[in-house]
Amino acid sequence: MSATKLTLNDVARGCGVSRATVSLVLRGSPLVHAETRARVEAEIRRVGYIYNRAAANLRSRSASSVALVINDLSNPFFAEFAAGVDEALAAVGFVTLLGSTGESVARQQAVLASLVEHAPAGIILSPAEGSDGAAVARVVGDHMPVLVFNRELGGDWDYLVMDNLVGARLATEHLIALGHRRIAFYGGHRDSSSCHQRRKGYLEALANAGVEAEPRWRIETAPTRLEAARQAGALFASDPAPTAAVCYNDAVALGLQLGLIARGRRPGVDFALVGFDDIPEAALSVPPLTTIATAPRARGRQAAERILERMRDPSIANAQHSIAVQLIVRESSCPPPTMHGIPA
Amino acid sequence: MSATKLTLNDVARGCGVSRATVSLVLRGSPLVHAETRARVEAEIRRVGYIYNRAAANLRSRSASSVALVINDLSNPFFAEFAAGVDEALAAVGFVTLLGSTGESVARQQAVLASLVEHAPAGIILSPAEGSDGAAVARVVGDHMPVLVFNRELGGDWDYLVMDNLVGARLATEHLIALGHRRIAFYGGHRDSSSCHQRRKGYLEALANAGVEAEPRWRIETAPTRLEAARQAGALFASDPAPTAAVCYNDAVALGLQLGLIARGRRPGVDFALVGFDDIPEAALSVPPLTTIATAPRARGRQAAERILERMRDPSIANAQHSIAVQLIVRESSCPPPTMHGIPA
DNA sequence: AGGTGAATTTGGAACGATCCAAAACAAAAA
DNA sequence: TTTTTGTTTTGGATCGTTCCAAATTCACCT
Repeated sequence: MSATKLTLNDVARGCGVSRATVSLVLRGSPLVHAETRARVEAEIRRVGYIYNRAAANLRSRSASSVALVINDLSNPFFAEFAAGVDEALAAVGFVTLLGSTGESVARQQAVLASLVEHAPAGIILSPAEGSDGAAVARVVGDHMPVLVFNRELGGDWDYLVMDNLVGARLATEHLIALGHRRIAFYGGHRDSSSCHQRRKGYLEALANAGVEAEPRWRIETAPTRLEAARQAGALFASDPAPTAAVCYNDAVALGLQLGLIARGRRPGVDFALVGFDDIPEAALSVPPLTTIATAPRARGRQAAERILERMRDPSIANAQHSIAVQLIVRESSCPPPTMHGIPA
Repeated sequence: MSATKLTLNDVARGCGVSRATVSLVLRGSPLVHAETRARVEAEIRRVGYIYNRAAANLRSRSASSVALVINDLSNPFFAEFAAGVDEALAAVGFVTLLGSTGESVARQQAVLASLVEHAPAGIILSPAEGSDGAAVARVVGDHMPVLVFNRELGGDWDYLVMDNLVGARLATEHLIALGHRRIAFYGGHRDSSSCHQRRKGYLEALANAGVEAEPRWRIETAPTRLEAARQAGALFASDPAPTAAVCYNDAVALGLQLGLIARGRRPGVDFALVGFDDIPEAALSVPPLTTIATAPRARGRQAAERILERMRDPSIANAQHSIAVQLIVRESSCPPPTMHGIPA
């Protein structure tokens, strides 16, 4: 491993031009003579010179990175989102500064403080559960645009959030259209804002259809497959039991499928369910899961585009961008058992 | 959004000390008087000064970031790995520069070239399939330590790779111990190095046990759930058919489970299978999957530790670090059907 | 040959921090 | 009081680049 790094000066000396000329060549300026350019470029390749973008950014007061702070990278939804962000940023020559917080608010503060010191051009933040908007504002200052993804954060921010309410309403309306009347809302924590919104959409659809909402059919679980599988019995604790469930997300829905099977019920035959997110496994489960698609990779690209736009024009006002959602009908959403044999 | 950024000079002027003193305070030097330190720290908080680490790194010729290049972030195995890397780096104040290549060699070159310009202290690379070691060496130069994860890359590198051979041997020996004699190797591409090594371990275990290896039972598929499900029939094309399969990885094993079910066979009852990786779903499938665990998050931390170690002492020679693997026995690996009813 | 305008190249200052040798100050010793 | 010693503070140079105004070279016309 060689210790000394080559600089512009070394290249300049090596081919008998000035530092400034080499700099112009590197930036593709039309000012330099074609022949000089060729000579310089040859020398750059010959000595294996590596551009120091940090020094350039310091002088030109520009930035070439964007910070991306993710609450849970091990969740495929956010991993896909991150891949989308990086894809779109790389395409325009920006580098992604990654920070993952593992849903810890304390680590989120530390991660943001550390990233901000690298002077990124902007920040894309998918907040940890329970984040304090004021604390975030304090640590990031007001020098760069921030885009908040997926969760509400107290205060005035630029948002990119899913249309949770409409998504859950679509899911519920789909089950109602199939003939279900006893529909549960399964999984998620009541205090999470996305869960709150989804429940609201669910209740709205029920109310619109004049279907009664039974509080006992709103069942809380941790938003994980394992917990969802364990709690499945709670659906059948009361009589009459629901015939269908709108699930907080796909992880919960897949867990519930397992829980149903373990209790001798066949999802997609005896019991209908709908997920949320359309994670890759949703299409592959048995039965394939009806769900609400949000295309996380495309959302990542969208987030990157938005932050780039705000970098170009910092005067753009904060706004609330809703992510359109789409119902994907697969086999997990069957008609209610009572309808079997009844001609359509 | 305020335009002007505060510098050391502003802070210094604001509390009547010199630039150098503020710098010492920021770095926690014991040289400054406690009272001065307090005054400076108060001023820093008061004006909301943000440290410019790029400028500091330029002068002190140090780096505070590590580049992480991932071939496929949407694969939970690599996402977990990335989370582990970031976790360990953040713990010592380093920032992760993320680059994802989507298994494209061309994008990998571009991503590496871009990241290298940000002068990271080191690079952790999980190469795209078909990467050319010489091309990678050309673009990263020889100024910083590089750690190659998971795949062989032509040339002399510092490696952190799974013990694929031993893992597959353990899996195969487990099936042999259960009484299986007709054992397939299912999934993966022959030309991928990890698949090659796993096949080798499988063959080794068979040879050691004096069990014949049947070439027709080595079945290639794309390493995805969907493809693995589609090709399941190939296992039963010849007579006698195998009673068990060592699968290339968990995705393939889970796909094969679905394929078996679709053909009326019950995985874990009529047919035994073993996966590789221990992805989160492995424990939750029906039946739960016997597999080889590699703990990707811990491997991420390990990779970060290794690169930090080489940053501290650049004279450390390249080495090949094998990741220990562990057999996790669950219900997908049953005894062969012919053994049913035979007392143990 | 001399003059003109355009094309090309250049040296020094600057970006925001650190390094370092030297200065300023304080306390103790002569 | 002066010297000595130790503690704090400081100004200028510097890291590798870009900016800018000025210098140089070139091509073309009188």
